Amino acid sequence: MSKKKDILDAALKLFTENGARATSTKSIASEAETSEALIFKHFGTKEKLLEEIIKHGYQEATKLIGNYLNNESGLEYILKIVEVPRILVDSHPDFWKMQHKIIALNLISYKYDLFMKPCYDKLIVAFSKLQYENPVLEAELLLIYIDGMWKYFASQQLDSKTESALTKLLQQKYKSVN
Amino acid sequence: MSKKKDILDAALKLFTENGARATSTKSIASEAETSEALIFKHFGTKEKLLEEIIKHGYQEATKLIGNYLNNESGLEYILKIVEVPRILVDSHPDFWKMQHKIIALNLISYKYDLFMKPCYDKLIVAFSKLQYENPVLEAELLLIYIDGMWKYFASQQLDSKTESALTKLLQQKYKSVN
DNA sequence: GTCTATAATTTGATAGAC
DNA sequence: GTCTATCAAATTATAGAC
Repeated sequence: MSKKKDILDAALKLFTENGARATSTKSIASEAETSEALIFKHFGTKEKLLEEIIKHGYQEATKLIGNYLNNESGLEYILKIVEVPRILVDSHPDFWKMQHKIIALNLISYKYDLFMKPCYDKLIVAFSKLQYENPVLEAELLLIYIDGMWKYFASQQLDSKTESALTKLLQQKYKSVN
Repeated sequence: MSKKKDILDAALKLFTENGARATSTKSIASEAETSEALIFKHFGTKEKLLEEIIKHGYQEATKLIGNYLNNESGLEYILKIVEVPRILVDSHPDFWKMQHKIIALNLISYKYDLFMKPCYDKLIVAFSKLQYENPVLEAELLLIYIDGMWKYFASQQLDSKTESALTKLLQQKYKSVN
């Protein structure tokens, strides 16, 4: 059971550094100090190993964000969702760095969209409540921003103060209008 | 000379579909209806083939955007830069779709940053001129947005009306403040 | 659960002819 | 400029022993 964890850790590290496609099972075995065969005994294929890492990452993220966003609505919901990029990336930097590197390649069916869908729906309600002229478009725009934000945080490894300042600046833009 | 162009077109198409790493020179040769050897005679390595496609893409983009943004400043500059994602993606959709897929992997030294650097500097001046409280942070935030926007346009292939509406909505947010 | 050895394919790249 | 033939290395994956 310890070796299985070693493999998962090694794979995440190497996938993050070079992307999944460019990472060989041989290099994973070497990093995990185990044999290549064990990777396949435990996970079947390299693809399924990646899948397990991603599945686990989104499970953690769902727990974290579900608790955080529950029971908010209106402006409070909008302000809180702007903090999501910072919360996600800070809670599991390696995973989100890896996601940033490979998400566009669609290696695994796009879990991110599924993860964000409930936010989209709740944002539309929130913007409606606040009497924005075009709530659907506002929700779409804010999600584009959220997307850009976590990718920026994941890839740039900013210090905590800059992350915080950017988050607050965006929140400000939704506080002052309407 | 015709075959060289065929190879470039085939490579762009396949890199866009599956990413550069997952595209074999064999498949490129097949798509271009030529021999694998010719790819290496013309470009040396697969890496250099990709490099040439990217170099060319950014040359085109620089021409396009340079002309478009020249001689603007202040609010006008900000409003115009918000339109950049739409202009870029519409002018060369395949290239930007490919960039979206592979940019995070850093296969080629990150040309995008270089391409955007002058915009960052001019945005800081623009926000200063408009008396924004924190021009540097505003510029950073807007560039994060621009980044998210072209990636969204490139990957989603929205209809022109939605692209336009999202662009206008963001412009509105900079028109009304201050 | 873990390892060694090895199979089967694929890959990027080259040699040499036309 | 273009092709056929070929190579050496790498890659995913399996068999079988402990």
